[in-house]
Amino acid sequence: MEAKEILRQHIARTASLTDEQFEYLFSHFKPLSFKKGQTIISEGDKVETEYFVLSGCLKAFFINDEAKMYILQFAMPTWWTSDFNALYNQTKATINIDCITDAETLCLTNNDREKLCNELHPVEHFFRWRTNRGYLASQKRLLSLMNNDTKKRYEELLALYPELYNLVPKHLIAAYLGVSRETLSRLYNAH
Amino acid sequence: MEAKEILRQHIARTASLTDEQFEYLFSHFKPLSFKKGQTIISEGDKVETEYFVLSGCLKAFFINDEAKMYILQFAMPTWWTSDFNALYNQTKATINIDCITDAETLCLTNNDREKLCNELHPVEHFFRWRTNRGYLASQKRLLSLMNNDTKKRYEELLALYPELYNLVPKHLIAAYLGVSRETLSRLYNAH
DNA sequence: CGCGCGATTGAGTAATTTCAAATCTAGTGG
DNA sequence: CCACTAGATTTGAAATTACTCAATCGCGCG
Repeated sequence: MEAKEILRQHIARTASLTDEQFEYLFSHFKPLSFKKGQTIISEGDKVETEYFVLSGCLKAFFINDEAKMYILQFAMPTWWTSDFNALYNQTKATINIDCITDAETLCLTNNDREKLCNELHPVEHFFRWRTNRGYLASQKRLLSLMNNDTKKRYEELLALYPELYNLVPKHLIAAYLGVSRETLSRLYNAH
Repeated sequence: MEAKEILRQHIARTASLTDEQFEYLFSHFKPLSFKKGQTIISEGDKVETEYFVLSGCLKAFFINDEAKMYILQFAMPTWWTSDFNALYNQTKATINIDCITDAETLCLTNNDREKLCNELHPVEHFFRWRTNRGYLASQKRLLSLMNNDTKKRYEELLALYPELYNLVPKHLIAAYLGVSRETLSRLYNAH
């Protein structure tokens, strides 16, 4: 399916735009393709844009002082990603985003999003719902991280994204769950 | 300060409403006061409303099978709280909300919020930003939970809400940080 | 074939939990 | 004013869990 059509259907789920409105909206998006392993945002960068994933898989991650990686999000098709904190607050990036596989995206600048939200009420409605979904998902993950043991979180993740299992290396799954790769390995090999 | 004025200033920080628009918006809010210890939402309840805190302190928490409590949010003045997952998805509450101190709130139903967002573009803008703030805070906490040790998270929490220190019992702080009260006690008594 | 990356396994260590008991504190009634 | 009580906090000790570090295994690719 064509990029434009994917975005159209994605937005249509929460907001009704006329053909003309959608064309106008779409004209602000810029297609960007990336190769496996390519970096999209690095810590310290100025962040101007957010990315809507059309195909492939990105990861948004944080590297701490001891060079340990924590994955905040696997960005799969129809998900949005960026360093939203840096984007909205106009500060330098504190997280990194790169490509687990080849990927196609549509990107939108912070200024254009705000402009479009201001000009078109249905667009603002869409972005409210998008953010809301992210918020609810984040709250759910927070609760899961505190309440569930690693095994349960592992099953939860695979239930949410079955395709991850043979798409990403296990040590990235561990970095998402917040445990060492050894612990994860022992978990699903014990029975 | 009067309830109406608190809400007005809170909203004015991100959206410009005319006096008339604000009066219309405000007419949908209902003042509700609670006593210390009173329950606002219980697991299993039907959730129809969200709450804007004017004074006092609420807690939103989850109780697991082993009767362990995890605190998702301390709701302080000018914060919003509810079981947002249940509210937006029209499902039964999975978390509880009650009062740590006497508290005054303004409450708004899910239907009214959606109606107001639909009728008034600036109101939708406001709620997009409110949700966005919540999302960014949630992401930050997630990262902190994975990356920082308990001591650092404790300091972070007190930096964010200095008033919590002598407002809420320590075991609630522990339930927010995701550690046992014993561990927290040992932490800040060691030197 | 051999390199390199990812995954697994083992052993010892560090941190946190649980359970139990002791201590402290604020508020209540006599 | 004092004794009493409930809730909150602290402390001790054993058990659990995950971590780190190191070594090994497995497999795809040049």
